[in-house]
Amino acid sequence: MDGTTQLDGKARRTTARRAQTRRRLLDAALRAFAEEGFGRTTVESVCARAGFTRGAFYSNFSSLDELFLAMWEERSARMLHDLREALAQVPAAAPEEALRAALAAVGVDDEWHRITAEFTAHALRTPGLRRIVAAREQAIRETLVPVLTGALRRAGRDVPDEAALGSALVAVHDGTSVQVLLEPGSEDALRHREELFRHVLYAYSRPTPRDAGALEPPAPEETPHPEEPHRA
Amino acid sequence: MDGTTQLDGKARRTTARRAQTRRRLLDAALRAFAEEGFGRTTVESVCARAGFTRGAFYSNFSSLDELFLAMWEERSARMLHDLREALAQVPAAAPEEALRAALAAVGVDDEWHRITAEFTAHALRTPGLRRIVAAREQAIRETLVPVLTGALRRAGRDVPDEAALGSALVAVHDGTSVQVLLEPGSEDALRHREELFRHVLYAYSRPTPRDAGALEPPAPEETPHPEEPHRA
DNA sequence: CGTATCCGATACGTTCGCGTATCGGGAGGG
DNA sequence: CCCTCCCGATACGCGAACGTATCGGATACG
Repeated sequence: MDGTTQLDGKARRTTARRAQTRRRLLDAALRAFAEEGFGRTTVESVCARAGFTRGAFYSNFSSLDELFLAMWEERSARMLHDLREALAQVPAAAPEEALRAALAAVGVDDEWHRITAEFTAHALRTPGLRRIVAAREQAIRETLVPVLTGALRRAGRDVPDEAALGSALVAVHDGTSVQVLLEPGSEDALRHREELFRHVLYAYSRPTPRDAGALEPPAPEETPHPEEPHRA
Repeated sequence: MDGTTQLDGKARRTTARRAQTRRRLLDAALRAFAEEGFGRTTVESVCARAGFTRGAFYSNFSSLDELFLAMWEERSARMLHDLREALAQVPAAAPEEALRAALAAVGVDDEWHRITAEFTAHALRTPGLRRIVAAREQAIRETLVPVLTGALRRAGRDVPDEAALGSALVAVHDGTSVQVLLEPGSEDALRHREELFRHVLYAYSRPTPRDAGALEPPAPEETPHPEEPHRA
């Protein structure tokens, strides 16, 4: 928000290295939590990674939880931002392409997955945190859905229940990420993930009904997918 | 496996209370890990819950990891067993019914979900554990799939890629469980979960092709679902 | 260039949990 | 009924991490 020296005339004085220190601590926290786990990470470990002693830490944060939350919100917001950007650059594409862009933006990041998985589990125990995580999930759904429904509509498909599609996509992302990471290098897991996404996309949409019966009225229902590239 | 006093004539002597002690420690471990998290659970906490001191613990296990793993494998095996039983009692049912039975057997258990989620994240850091978790997931898939494909076939639907269906179901279970737990009491989350399962079931199966064109050859493809009970 | 202030390093005492070594009560066998 | 051996409790020392209080070098400003 600030970053420079003075704010407007009555604020803090020196804020130059302080910002750098914060930054290094935030970055170190990501690595520490990813490598050591949410529950086993210590203040000392984070400081060591950042090249500080605990003095620096307690001067900037009051607890590990606070540092973690700051780091998580930052990374999470960055991810959401990247997602928006990636989707913005898919102007009039097929849904497949929009989906592929979204997946590329989100990715299946090992470190980040471990962190969020453990944090989510922790949040389930802590009402305040639970609400924060739930809100973030909702934001992700609300970013994703309009773009995909747009792409689907342009491809001639309606989405009757957008909320359902959103939940489904997030659930599928979470669930398949674990599988991909559990079997590193597995071609199958990745293919199954992609296949499931495609299925969901089509299962939660249907051919746009032409208002007063125009084109292709004889075809009664549903040609499942453009192609079915998986070998039987 | 034994539970009584002697094994065959050359084994340990007293094994009566020892077994009880083990049991109480295993049960206490479940509660402790669920409430305090995987990384923050201490030996003392488990012992206190079980009504012992650390002496009992170190007499039965050599590390907390060992106790955790024993507990996890037991509960996990029990879950798998319940699943098999529940599915065995769905003799010639519709796939919907088999699915419902499976979901009821597995359920969305808060405690258990937190434990497995954190443990899985931990296992991703530890090759040995990673393989154990992956194997367990595979066992679950292999239990689930044949029953469901059987039910689907009896309902006149083929499953072209059973492995894909298995992964999809497990992924959907994991992914939607988090959502259901993140929004406690949310009718929507539960409904979305069920809906997604149904979609997956049908997306990964197709009407059995009558060998030499028998019934309903005119219908070109796919009547999506029997009913679509969700309100728009 | 001086000086006031900031901020991270250092030093300190404390608490928590660990793992081991030893003890004593009670369960089983003769 | 004794007596042996098991097994969980107790006692002990240790190391890790914590949070605070204080110090000294760096930094911004006049």
